[in-house]
Amino acid sequence: MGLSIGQVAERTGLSVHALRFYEREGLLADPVRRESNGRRVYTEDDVDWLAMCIKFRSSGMPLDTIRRYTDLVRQGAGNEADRLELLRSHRAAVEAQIRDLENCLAVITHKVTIYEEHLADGTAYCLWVPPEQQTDPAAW
Amino acid sequence: MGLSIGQVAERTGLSVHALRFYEREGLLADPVRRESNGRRVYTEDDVDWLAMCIKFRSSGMPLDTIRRYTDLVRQGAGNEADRLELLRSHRAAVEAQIRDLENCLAVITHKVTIYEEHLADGTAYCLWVPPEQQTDPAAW
DNA sequence: ACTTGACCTAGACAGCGCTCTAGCTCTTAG
DNA sequence: CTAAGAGCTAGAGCGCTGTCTAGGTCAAGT
Repeated sequence: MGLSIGQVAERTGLSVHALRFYEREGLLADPVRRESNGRRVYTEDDVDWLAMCIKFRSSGMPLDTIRRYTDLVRQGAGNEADRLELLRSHRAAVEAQIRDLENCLAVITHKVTIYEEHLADGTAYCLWVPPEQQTDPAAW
Repeated sequence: MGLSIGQVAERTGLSVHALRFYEREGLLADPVRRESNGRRVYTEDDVDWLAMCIKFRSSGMPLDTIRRYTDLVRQGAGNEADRLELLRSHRAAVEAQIRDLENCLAVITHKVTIYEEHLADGTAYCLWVPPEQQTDPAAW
């Protein structure tokens, strides 16, 4: 039933180093149980929790904030409003990030289009001919 | 017509430190011109170029890749296909990033919804009562 | 003359998030 | 009996992206 750190690494995609690091950093709801010999034994819940941490991380939540969330959960019932606030503000941050990326994407796509046209109609190699065009931002 | 580093910092939102750093790192198409006293004089084109760099950066392109792109542009006409490839692969990376974020967003929104319901119907403070629920991932 | 403020260079330092090393213990297989 | 392989701790190191400091120049205002 219990999982070794290696198995958890395999399932989560985190390295064993990262798993120990996350634990030291207080990102796990409770310090992982140990066998008599001191080895870590993870539960499925631990893996689920880690999966959530990974979602948080990969959406840009700093470890510090994950730790704050973890602390709230560890403290138990009574602070659900705080957790909600943290989640909501992260959601807003993610939404902002997506908007920002979409904006960047539009710019990049525009540039891709310009280059595709240049290359398709063979004008690419003429760009340098009229010196003025060398500094035309569209040709960057 | 020329802009001081301070003015460029103000327009771009980059710090003067970052501007000098970017220049040292070779992110500017040409090393910025200087006044006789050694002070940098930026053109509007420099600002446009920086704006593009900022788009690249904020969509996750590493400085290293921006430098490679800059090098291509600096080399002049003839390598448009390389530039296009770089742009396309970055576009793909940005699209992947957006998909990933949207996935995370769904998870976070789901958690927000759960907490909102808990708080709305007053079950929040009862979560700890039956011990089994203490480890229910939905209550995290 | 003096102060202020913007600028300069070179290079040290910082924060984040891991990653790796050294030196050890245990367990298991051959 | 031994060697391999997984795990352990403490702590050093790293890659990236800036940020800041020290020590200096220069121009303008008072």
